[in-house]
Amino acid sequence: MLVDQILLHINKGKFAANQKLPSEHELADQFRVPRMIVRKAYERLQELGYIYSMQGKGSFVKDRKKQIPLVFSKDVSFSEKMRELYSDYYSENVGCEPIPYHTEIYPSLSTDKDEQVYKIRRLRFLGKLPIALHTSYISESLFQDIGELGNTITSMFEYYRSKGYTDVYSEKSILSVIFPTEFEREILQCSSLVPLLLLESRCLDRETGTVLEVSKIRYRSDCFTYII
Amino acid sequence: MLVDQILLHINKGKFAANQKLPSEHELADQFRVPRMIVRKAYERLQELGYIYSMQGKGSFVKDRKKQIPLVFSKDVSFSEKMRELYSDYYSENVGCEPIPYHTEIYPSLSTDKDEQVYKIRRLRFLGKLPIALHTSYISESLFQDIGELGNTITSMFEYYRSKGYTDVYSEKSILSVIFPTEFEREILQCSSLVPLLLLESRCLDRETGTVLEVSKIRYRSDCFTYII
DNA sequence: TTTCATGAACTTGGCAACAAGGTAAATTGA
DNA sequence: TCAATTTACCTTGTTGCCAAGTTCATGAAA
Repeated sequence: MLVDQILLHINKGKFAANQKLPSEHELADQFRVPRMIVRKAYERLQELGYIYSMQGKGSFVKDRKKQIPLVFSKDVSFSEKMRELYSDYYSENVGCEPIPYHTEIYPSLSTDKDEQVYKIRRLRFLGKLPIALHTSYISESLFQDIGELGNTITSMFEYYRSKGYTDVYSEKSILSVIFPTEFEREILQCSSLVPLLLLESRCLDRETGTVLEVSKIRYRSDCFTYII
Repeated sequence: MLVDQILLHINKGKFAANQKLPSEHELADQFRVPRMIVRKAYERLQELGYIYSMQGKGSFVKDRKKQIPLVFSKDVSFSEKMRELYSDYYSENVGCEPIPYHTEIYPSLSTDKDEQVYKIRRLRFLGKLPIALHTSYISESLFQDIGELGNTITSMFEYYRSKGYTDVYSEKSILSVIFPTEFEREILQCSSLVPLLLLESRCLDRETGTVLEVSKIRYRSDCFTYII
């Protein structure tokens, strides 16, 4: 497979960032294959985020951000942990809106069909790089002011503390791998073949056992390793 | 994006398994796009493992195995856990061979440069479906008979027990997402765009703290969710 | 000397025509 | 009537050509 071979070269560090790759014709002659094969390989590498091509100019290697270790933890807020470790970590609220009835989320929150559940999304950054999209589903019946305040929250952990829930924890998480939708590609600034780690869990108050939120976090898998 | 739209249809269950999809021409006319666009979309779906195409016949949807939950655990052997949960789980030894010096593995095992480290690979099955490739690196200095026995081991856990290490545990694991190499594609019977979960850790004897093995497990991400 | 226009030689991007494989109905021959 | 063969038409796969964008050298004009 041509893609594998080119990747090998790139990963070996044989190409510097933004260095021009051989033209499609050149590489085709070199490997004795039709240009279409090289073309497909280059297209694939583009979608994987390794190179970029410009009509008339050529194809160039992207500077590959190296994989930074992140720590998955159970008891501590993701934000708190990250702020400890990385000084340039910050969150940005990217919207709060009511959602229609959902057959899994509503029961998880012990919410009736006629009550309202809100979806609050925060984008997590490390420097200028968006690393994760955090979506929290919480019920209006438990948090009356969420409709108004939802747009301002960047840390649910702090919000819960302000409501008197001082000891919250996360349930067992379900991990799966998905590819980004168009919205996720745009907001996470990644190409279509960058897999996302989807971590689903619920957040509970330890004292009462109340389910505070259903949480879905989508992590970019290309610039991080995760310690579990 | 055309791929997203077609996937939406497939995931909605609008297409039965092995049902024929519209021909490239047909879909091109329908969406008012050149055939090449449809072609690319179909090719992508093939590589993602959703459909298959046959020259002269058409394109058909693959039957999508649903995602089965697996449990990541620290203290118990993966094999033991799986055998408890699934009756049709089994392992197959796919080779044992000495490796050349490696700058990360050797120090991890506290092994000198002139000693030999073996790579033992087992393939994990659920029914006929290969779900994971487990690679263990262990040092000959600690296990003298590994060169002869290596080809027969399907559970390292049992092997360690036979050597007197009854209480072994796994260190903190590092999780990352990779795409399969040609070898991995073949052995795991998956297409090139099926991401693999790579779980790296070390296995230690609790009593003495001896590092028994460096372990790398590659899980197919397309037919499983993982509980952590 | 400087500046701008021109065009040749490269690049990637896109498309149409062709090749090759499969199916089924129509045709042929016994 | 039945089986073998041909034919027409569908499918996906491949190839080669041309369009479009960029660069750079050349040379004429200011």
